[in-house]
Amino acid sequence: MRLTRYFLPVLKENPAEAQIVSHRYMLRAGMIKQQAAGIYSWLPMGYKVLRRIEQIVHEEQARAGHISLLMPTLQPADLWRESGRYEDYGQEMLRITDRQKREMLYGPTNEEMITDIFRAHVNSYKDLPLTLYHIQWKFRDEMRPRFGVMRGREFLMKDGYNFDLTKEDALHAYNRHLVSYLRTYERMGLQAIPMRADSGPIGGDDTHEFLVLAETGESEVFYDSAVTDIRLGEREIDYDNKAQCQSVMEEFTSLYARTDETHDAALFDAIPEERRKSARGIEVGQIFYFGTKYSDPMGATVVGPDGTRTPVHMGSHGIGVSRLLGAIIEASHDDKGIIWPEGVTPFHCGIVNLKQGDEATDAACEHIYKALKLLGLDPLYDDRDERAGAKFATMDLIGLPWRITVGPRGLKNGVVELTSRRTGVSEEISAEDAVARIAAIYADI
RNA sequence: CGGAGCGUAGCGCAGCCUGGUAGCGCACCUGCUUCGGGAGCAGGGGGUCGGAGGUUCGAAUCCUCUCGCUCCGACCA
Repeated sequence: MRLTRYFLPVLKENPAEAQIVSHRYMLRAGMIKQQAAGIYSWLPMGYKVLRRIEQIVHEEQARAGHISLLMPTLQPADLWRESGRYEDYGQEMLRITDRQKREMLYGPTNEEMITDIFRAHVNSYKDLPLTLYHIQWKFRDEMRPRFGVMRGREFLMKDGYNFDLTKEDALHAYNRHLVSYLRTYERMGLQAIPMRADSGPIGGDDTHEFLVLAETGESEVFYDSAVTDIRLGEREIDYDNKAQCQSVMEEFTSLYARTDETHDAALFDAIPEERRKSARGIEVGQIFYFGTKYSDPMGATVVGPDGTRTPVHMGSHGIGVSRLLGAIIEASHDDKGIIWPEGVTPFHCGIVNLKQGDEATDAACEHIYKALKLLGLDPLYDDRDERAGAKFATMDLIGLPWRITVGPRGLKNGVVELTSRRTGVSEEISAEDAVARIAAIYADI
């Protein structure tokens, strides 16, 4: 993309309403525009990152064998009366009446609807196990939306639901989700620690929240510092292998790591003092096993091998997709702007033309731009007639992980500059080498 | 929902106390000079001061109501 033809309304000054760094940078980098309290438009670059995060979620769900579908944002109230949550959910649920005076609601989650779909079409244990998920906008009428997309009222969430014959199978689904979520977050350059949590209005017995450590996090967390040394990394996972998923789950959850809701001071104090940490965290996902809480009242049953009909065991699993943008920025920025991890960056690299209009630099930039495009990469070429300082400041703000700087001085010696946004380290290499390096960096991401 | 604030040009703000018909910086447009870390000079465009009502000869300014937004708290992916 050429910057002169793109829509990237960057702000030089900090908007007054933004209190935390991710909110400030998302506004300043022209990623979002607030339309009402807790409701945002996604401008092109913000939308690009949002879609990239969605794509990673989809890829990892597919890898775990989960099936994608799409349910509507608006739901009939009657479905929620069946589970009893229409009354329980309270003011946080946005209730709407249509022209026929039918009661509707903007879905805050989809347990009821997915259960309705399941019971309509699945009757036999032979169709299990089944995990269905979607990525859809949710609405929760928070009393106090804040921190930009971190606590919006409208937000994009991946929510998945597993249906299993037995508790044992459902717990495997739980473990499978835990492992697939770990991989999902790692691909986004995040360390999200599973922590034992409270179930809240979803209900259920087993639940873990995934927390990204950040000073601006809304949750207080307590953990054994050894958990931050564990990585899933590149290890091969067979998501159908119960024992393997179980062992990864145990590896990641046996050390102490809890939110303030479930914090146990006695257990915490048993950790060696130098490993005892308390910090703040951003919740970016949660997984639940809740048995037959919905299947029982809503009649989601299957006929088992013995011929009897039994309610299925369920769980639900969520990733805060839109919130992740905020979380990633909170975890990866400096005083000049965002630093995107390669996995989610809106453009693979930036090209800065230091002397727009100069025949040699223009030609060199065009050459690099086209070479990267031919390799299937997506560069952002700053072809504005701006001074170097302004171009650097924009690139730093929007946080592309790599920058190729092209100026007459370097070109005389046959080199351009390749700079890492994260380390600030620059190398002077030929244009061909710079293109090759960018291609190599993204080859396995 | 309790407490506290704020709505004046796209963004950041001053003016309000003490009424006299709107200003600064950035951004934007034109020209010239600049050009390796958010340039300089000159000129220019843009605002029914959130909305409604009231007081007054006269309201951004005072009064009443209302809408919106932000912050602290309780609640939450």
